[in-house]
Amino acid sequence: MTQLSDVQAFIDRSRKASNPADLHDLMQTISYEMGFDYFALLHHVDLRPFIPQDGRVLTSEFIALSNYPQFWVDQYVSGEVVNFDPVLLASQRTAVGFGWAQLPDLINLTSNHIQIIAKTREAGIWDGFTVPANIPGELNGSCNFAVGQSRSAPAGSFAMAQLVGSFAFQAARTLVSRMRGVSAQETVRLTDRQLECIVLVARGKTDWEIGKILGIAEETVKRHIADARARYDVPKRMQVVVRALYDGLVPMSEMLG
Amino acid sequence: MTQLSDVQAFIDRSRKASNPADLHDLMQTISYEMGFDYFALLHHVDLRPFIPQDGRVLTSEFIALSNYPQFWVDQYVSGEVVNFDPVLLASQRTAVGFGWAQLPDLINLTSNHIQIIAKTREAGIWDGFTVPANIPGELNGSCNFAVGQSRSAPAGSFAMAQLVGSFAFQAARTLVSRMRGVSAQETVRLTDRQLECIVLVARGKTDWEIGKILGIAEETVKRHIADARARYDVPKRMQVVVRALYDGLVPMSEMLG
DNA sequence: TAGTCCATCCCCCTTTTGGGGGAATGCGGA
DNA sequence: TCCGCATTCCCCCAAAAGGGGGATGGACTA
Repeated sequence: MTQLSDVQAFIDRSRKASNPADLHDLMQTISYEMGFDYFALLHHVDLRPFIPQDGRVLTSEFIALSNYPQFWVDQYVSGEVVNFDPVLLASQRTAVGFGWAQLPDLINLTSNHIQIIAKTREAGIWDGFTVPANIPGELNGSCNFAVGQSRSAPAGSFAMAQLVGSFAFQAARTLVSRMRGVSAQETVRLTDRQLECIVLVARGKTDWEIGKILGIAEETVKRHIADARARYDVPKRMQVVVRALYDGLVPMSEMLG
Repeated sequence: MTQLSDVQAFIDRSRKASNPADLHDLMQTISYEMGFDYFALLHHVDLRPFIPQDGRVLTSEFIALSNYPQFWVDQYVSGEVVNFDPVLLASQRTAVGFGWAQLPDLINLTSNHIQIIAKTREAGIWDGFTVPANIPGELNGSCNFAVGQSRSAPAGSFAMAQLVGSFAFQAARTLVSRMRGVSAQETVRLTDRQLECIVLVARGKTDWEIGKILGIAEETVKRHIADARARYDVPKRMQVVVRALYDGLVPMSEMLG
């Protein structure tokens, strides 16, 4: 069993990776060390317009890295498997990594899913361990480790793979955001009253109802919402709600009321 | 430095935890072993209606466990700090754990945030490491480890804390779903066309514009949105957007278009 | 003290939504 | 084959939201 110090070394090196090729090499090396044959670190997006070469795609929006066999990558991408892959779907149902044998516990396997699993095995990818990387407001992603024909994924390495996968994805996110240049995030501020109104708007209340709830006139509610729209410089209250959610000005749980 | 095998032992024991008290004790023990004084494992929800006792709340919806000082828990809950805590907000911006010193890299600290940090320190909670637990369609959560007055969080334990936090949260989710009996995950499904319309609605388009974009009649757009409202059994399109976001049917990045 | 921001209220008018109804097509599963 | 479902289009009408305008009082600050 590998030690935590080895993982720490990986984490430190992954943080220093300055381009996809570095991260690709790091991932390949550590995958072997953990007893896996393949890895695939990707955002769950349709890659058809991008055609991965050497198993690497990096845009200012998302990343995809893998050392899967090229013919499988081609099939996977051209067949839009990413949209139906049961492994990726399951990765959106948990916050912690899972061995592929656990798939039936996480999702209902449809016949389509079973077909995809069969095709994956035909391609020589037999079993694996997947670490989800879900961040509210960002594309879902995952870091997948896999083994070849007729092998079982090395359960003893799952804890380490969990760590490696999480930090690898973080390193990938850093690369992506670097592509995008500096993160110029100037958060718009809303007043308390504006936020109260926006929350109630998100809950589907009308301005008249909001006025009753807050004990003010409907016109005042309209005014608060208009001011909030002005701050975000958007024409629709809908956009204010989405932006306020994204900016974390209001927790999603509030919106569901 | 602790070994991966120790973590594995924690993981195995956490999986067997059958009630909140067991998990609470496990967390307390492992926190000390990693060099932390406190832990707090919680879904990010307003706890006011629940009044944590002995640092534990477990409902069929969410969980909150901590060994923070009782007076701070009281303040935290009654003051709705959970909705504005910068640590919890930051945990929604990353998929990997972070030391609290990194907060400014993850979010823009507002004056309100700084006040909350000051109050937290007054309560004797000085520094920490937080592991996010974000799952599309579920309440956001996190597992927080903290140290007392004037101490720094033990950076050498961060990797281990990352692992422990992830699996601890997973164990908590298992407890919660056991409370609920069978996991009745009745996620509403929307058709492709409905989702396309909802995304454009979230971007502030009118039905007429959506019709032009999708190449269909405005009336058809209205129909799709009406059908989506019917599936969620809500009267306003606003609620459909929020629910679709919450359920992870659409990534927020799509909504910001 | 003057200026700025917040919160409150009121008017006008146009555009957009919500909530009914009905109806045709095509596709895949029972 | 028939049923269900997704998709498309059409009508009507009341309610709600968008986009202007202006006005008052209070609090905080330069």
